[in-house]
Amino acid sequence: LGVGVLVVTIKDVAKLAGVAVSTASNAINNKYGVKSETRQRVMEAASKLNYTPNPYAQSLVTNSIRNVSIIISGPASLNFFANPAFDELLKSITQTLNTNGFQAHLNIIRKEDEGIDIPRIAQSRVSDALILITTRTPDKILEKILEEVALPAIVLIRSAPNDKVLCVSLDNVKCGYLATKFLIDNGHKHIGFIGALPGVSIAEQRLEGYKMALVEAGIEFDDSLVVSGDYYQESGLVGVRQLLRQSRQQPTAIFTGNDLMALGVIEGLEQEGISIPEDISLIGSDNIPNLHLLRVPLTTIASPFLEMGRLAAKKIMGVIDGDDEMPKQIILTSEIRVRKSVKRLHSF
Amino acid sequence: LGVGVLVVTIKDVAKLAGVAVSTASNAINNKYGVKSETRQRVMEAASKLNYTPNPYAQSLVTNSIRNVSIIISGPASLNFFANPAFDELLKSITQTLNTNGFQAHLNIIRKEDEGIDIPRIAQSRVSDALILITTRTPDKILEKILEEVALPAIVLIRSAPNDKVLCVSLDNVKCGYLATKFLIDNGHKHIGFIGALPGVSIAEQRLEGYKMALVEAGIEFDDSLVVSGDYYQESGLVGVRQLLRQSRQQPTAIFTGNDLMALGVIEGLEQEGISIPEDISLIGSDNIPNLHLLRVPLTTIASPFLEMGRLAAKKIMGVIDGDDEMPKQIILTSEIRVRKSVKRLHSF
DNA sequence: CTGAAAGCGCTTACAG
DNA sequence: CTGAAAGCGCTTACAG
Repeated sequence: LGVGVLVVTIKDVAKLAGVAVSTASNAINNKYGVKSETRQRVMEAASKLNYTPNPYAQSLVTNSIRNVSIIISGPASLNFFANPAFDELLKSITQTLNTNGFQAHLNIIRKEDEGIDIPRIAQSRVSDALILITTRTPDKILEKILEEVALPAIVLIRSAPNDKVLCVSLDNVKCGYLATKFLIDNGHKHIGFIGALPGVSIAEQRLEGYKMALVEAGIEFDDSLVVSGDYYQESGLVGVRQLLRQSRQQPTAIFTGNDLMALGVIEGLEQEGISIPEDISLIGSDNIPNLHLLRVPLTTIASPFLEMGRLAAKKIMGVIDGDDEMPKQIILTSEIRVRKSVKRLHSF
Repeated sequence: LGVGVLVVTIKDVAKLAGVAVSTASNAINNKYGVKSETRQRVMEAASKLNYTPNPYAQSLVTNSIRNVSIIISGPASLNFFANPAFDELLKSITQTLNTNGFQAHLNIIRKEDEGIDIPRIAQSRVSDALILITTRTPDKILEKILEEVALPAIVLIRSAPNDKVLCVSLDNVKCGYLATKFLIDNGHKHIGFIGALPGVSIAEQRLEGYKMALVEAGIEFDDSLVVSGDYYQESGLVGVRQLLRQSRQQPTAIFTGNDLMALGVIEGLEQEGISIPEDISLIGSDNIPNLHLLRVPLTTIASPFLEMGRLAAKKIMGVIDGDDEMPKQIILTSEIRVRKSVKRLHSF
């Protein structure tokens, strides 16, 4: 496009500076062996003509485009597709990349299309690397998909399916442990868990942390207190009803695998006429924005998503530029953020 | 990158199919004048080799890359940079683009850098068009910036600074009118407005709607009830304090220019020990997600951001492909969403 | 209907 | 230190 707009090329710069195209290129790219006087003449010409190199022409010869594809996978319906934690990630990845002269391609795909779309995006060579936000995809499936991609890939908020894949994640076991321990420390013994999702690392790890805290406190694990959840808001609403129905003994507290599901639980319990935290306590994980303004200010496990995005961008830029010195797999730590959704039980 | 990975080019396809490169190209691109038997042979070779054309090589000759730069401008600090309404926009733009074979570049820039960054991005020729989410930039400034860009540009949730610029926006005057009218209909006469921002179309239009409703109801405009706000959450918190301090007569209701500032107001009034809606009613605009779960379920003006993103993407794809038939400026309508933050006054 | 050639805007050896 | 040439992967006239 840009009909009728003359585009300034390196030829124009070379002509104005009175040098060959190759010399202009060497000058602009700060290569060795250009007389400083010549370089200056070229730079002046370039700035006079307002020259910007065509990155795609460059990519053709350098075989690198300094572009990263961020791929977020979610459900088919856009309405259910809003984890504010991902937004923080997206912001900090993009800003870090842009600040360092990299571009970010954003791809929003449907979970069911991952097997087709991720290899396709990788193969299309629009970018030098992939950043994947595919938290809800089982390890096995993700591993298989990534076997087909020849580009460096980094996964976020989840463990890498194997040690070839880079990751920046959280200590998700600790997230589950901290949340559950906080409930136990407040006197709770019957604790529901919403968010079981077999094969999905974030879910398995958070559940593992839940069990770990139980064991440590000598509380017997009761599988009737565990229900599945897909980490979208709706499944919190559905899950809490199921939990109330299926549990052999009604829970006094619930830990949801993430805050989004906790929002669903708040809605669900309200519909059932059950008060938080008077009747049932609730704790989430992620610390998405504005939890303090909810009807029930939600106690949660806070994780550093902005930092995660920054590190992921740094890591991938290092890999692309070949000067990466960061560890392959980076794990960030989380901490509890106490608000008002957990009641202290005095019955012990 | 992709060290050591052999990349399949059109040459390989041509060789395997036993035709010339130009014929392979014509076959793949479905050009006229290729025998169907030849075409089939080429297609088979391409799929056998898993061939994907290099879009950047294509762009060099077609002078189009089927890529759109989405530019979001915000404050320097990422922490204050989270309007959920923008997220909906981003999701629907990107998904619509991707579904139609277009790529989306995401650029997150600082408001202060708009004058440098927007022309730079446009000039870098990484994309065929620009989608701008720069709601807080004054018309005059945006107009000046866009004079320097040779690419088609579309602005969202704001009026176009002149008729060369495309836009998909809301009837922001109506947003202000509907919100204020709803308060008036509920018996309020002293209504505060938070979010005055001279020169910024969204703010001016919403304020205009506010005044229009006042005039219609025969209520005199009181400038001590209007305070500025930059449409970020923090300015709601600061603004409501200022409103309480400066107003000649304490308002019984407040209309904030957007929901984000309303969140700040909820926080601010709570700190002052003032209850919503018992002491002061509150109404926002945008209908960001989960307002029904707030301490005070917020009544607001709902606007179709998903639809806006979809239309913006459609429009810009049409412009790029040269088959655009949509109007230059598209205005979507909003409607009230009643929750519980407005009290009916019976004193009239 | 098919193929050889030119060219998009760059960079990278290489000759001088 | 500088310039002419080749080539990255593609498409587009154009000749046959």
